[in-house]
Amino acid sequence: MHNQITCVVDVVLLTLVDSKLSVALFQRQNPNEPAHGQWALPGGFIRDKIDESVLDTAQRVLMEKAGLEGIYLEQLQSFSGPERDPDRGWTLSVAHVALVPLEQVSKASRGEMKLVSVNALRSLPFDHKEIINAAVARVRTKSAYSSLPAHLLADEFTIPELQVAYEAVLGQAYNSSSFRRKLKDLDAIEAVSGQKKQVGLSAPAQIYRLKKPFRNQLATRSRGVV
Amino acid sequence: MHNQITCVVDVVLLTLVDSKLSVALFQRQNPNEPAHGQWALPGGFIRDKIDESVLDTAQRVLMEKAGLEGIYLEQLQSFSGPERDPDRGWTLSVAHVALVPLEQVSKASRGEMKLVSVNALRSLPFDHKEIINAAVARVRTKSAYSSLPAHLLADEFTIPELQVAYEAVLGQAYNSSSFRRKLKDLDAIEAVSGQKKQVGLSAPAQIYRLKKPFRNQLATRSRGVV
DNA sequence: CTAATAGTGTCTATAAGACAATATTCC
DNA sequence: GGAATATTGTCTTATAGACACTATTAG
Repeated sequence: MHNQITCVVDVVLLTLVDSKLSVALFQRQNPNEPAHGQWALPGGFIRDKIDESVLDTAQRVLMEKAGLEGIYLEQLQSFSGPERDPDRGWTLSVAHVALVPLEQVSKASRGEMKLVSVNALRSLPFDHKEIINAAVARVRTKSAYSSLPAHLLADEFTIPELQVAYEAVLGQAYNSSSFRRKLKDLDAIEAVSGQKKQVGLSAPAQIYRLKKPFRNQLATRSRGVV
Repeated sequence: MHNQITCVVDVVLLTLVDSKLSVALFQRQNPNEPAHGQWALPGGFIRDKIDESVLDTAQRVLMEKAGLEGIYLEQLQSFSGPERDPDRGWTLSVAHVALVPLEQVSKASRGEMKLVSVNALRSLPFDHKEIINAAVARVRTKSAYSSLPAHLLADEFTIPELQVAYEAVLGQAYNSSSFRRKLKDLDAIEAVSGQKKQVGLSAPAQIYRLKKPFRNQLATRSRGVV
């Protein structure tokens, strides 16, 4: 071939743990692979025989490593160069970012996974820390103008829960009155009629879900959701 | 190796022609390559011996095909799959987008290049039309909140010229008073003292340039520049 | 002077944020 | 009733857009 390039896909799988944006790290199992035993992003080779695209590869990785499917997933960015994986030479990783509600991770998770707050990351093998930082930056930017944080919650959620998700991603508190106004403008969620949910000692909150068009595609607003 | 994947980089080179956002297409020269003779995006194989990253490859492509260097360039997105290049099997193209002032293209351009308005694109080989659409969408989104369109102009420009660039990219007219106010907030340009420029029968306009930090990095505003 | 566009100032409409007021639940 | 939080409403401030006004040049 024209070049000797190792093509992989890495996935930054994000979820909320105690209202903190956290990333899933997996302990590398294969003794023949670099960084064996260390905690790193889940990833895998692009397999030209079975993958139709890098998105396919990312979906396969999510299924194989975390038992997850049908969750929010988008391509992030490629990371490349001769030095990023010292054992494999010139590598190209097409990084992806996925969002998942914690309940789904908990059900699927096997022993070798852990969730770490993105603000508490120690050093990681390869350039995985840089990849995570890029993923978090992307999610922050996109969340400010879209329905993205809803994908950190279960299919049905209340508005206060959604606001917590926005605040966790964006790292600051917002005005609840303004938040509701803008959510209404965004027109991305609908009430599940009659369904309410109560936590603790308070009035029960109306349950909402994403409107159908926005379950696979983000709703966006030019002026910011928060 | 683990897979048979052809890795290339394609570049969407954008400029303004008569205030219309236009893309540079090159006639494919090599008779042994697919789509020979057709107009397509400039691209090239990643060369693991000489490129330090895909950004390097993109810079090399810009230099080799268009004689350009030192212009605004960022990674866009990867396009991949077994079908996108029928002759080469599973290919992965890491698309990049570059902005350049028309004067620079004109100086560098060789015979086999043409500039086509992104609104007047005929069919193109491979998935190049899809790549261009993604590039234009990215540039639109980013322009609304940053100093990006300044990179479509020469180093020194007037505010009315800059407004034209924003309007060309975003496809709509804006209020000049509001535009100036927000430009001031963005705090990305500085007057070149004493320098004025006059076009036609009118008052001469003050000449500005990007402040140093924003020549290599975009200035951003959370609330939109236009 | 007029034509033409640069650049500024001001008024109005819209959007955001602060915060008070009300509603609903369990105890 | 009281605690706690959901939800709505209102007032104030900030921002955006419309538009008029002034400034500067060539002829």
